[in-house]
Amino acid sequence: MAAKPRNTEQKRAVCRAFEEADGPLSAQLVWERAKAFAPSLGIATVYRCIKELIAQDEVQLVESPIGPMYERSPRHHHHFFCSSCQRAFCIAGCVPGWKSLAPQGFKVLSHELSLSGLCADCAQATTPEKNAP
Amino acid sequence: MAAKPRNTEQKRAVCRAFEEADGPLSAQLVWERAKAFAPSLGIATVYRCIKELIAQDEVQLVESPIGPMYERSPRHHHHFFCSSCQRAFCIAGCVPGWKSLAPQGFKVLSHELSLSGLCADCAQATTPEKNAP
DNA sequence: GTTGTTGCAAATCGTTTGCAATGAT
DNA sequence: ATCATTGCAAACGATTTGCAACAAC
Repeated sequence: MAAKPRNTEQKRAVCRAFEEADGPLSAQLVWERAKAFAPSLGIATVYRCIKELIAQDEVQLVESPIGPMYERSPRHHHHFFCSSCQRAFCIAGCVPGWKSLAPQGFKVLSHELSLSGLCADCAQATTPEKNAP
Repeated sequence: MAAKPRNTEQKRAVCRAFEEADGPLSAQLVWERAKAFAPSLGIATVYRCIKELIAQDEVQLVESPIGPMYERSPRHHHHFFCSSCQRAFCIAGCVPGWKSLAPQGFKVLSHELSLSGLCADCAQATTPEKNAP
């Protein structure tokens, strides 16, 4: 139980993938990006590292319509999922009043707000009327 | 593409499972409950029915820390997930101001707020100090 | 009779695990 | 030398799909 974690190239690669990410990543994406720093990296190791990072609260699971994603634990914030390009974005700010929504007797420990729709790129691409002649 | 859907016992069973549910159900739960109305029902058929119901906007996917769940499309509301008993609850009400959180140029089409913590039952069970002698 | 639907089993997807080899300490 | 960690491949659970039998129309 009292394991002594070691500092390996693979762990560093996975951490670096998270550090350089600008938003949540799927396990596959973490793998792809981390392989740049540790070419032999296996997908199983990615999952193992993610699990370890979550246990250490370094990384958090993000549920999304796209599937499970992970990101470095940051100050509190929420996400926007683009239903067109399937990318995830972090958004600043929070909504007030969420704590009072739970029924009597419920103990609210955390909350997650996710917005879905079209990101700026996709919104522009699918609504070009303004630029059309 | 112009398929003519048929009214079968299995579809009715799945619909009924949703109608009688008081909150989101996992595919497994839908199966268990629908089998009461159509004993021979197979899990594959459950998934096919759910997919069809979603396509018709009769049912919605609910992402949750517990896993994917489904529920009859109702008036807008949100959810509470109990991290102890792994049940999902619907909560009334909504938070104001979510639409303005998205960055410039983003088109917000929907939002989902989920609260996590302990439901009334579990909160009471894990905090019995008040009743302890 | 036509054709959408079913249950089954096989296939697939994402994730986890057993294990012998490897590498950090 | 010790023992955490690795990559691989097998195992796993959830979901999907091919297909022949079936049932709604």
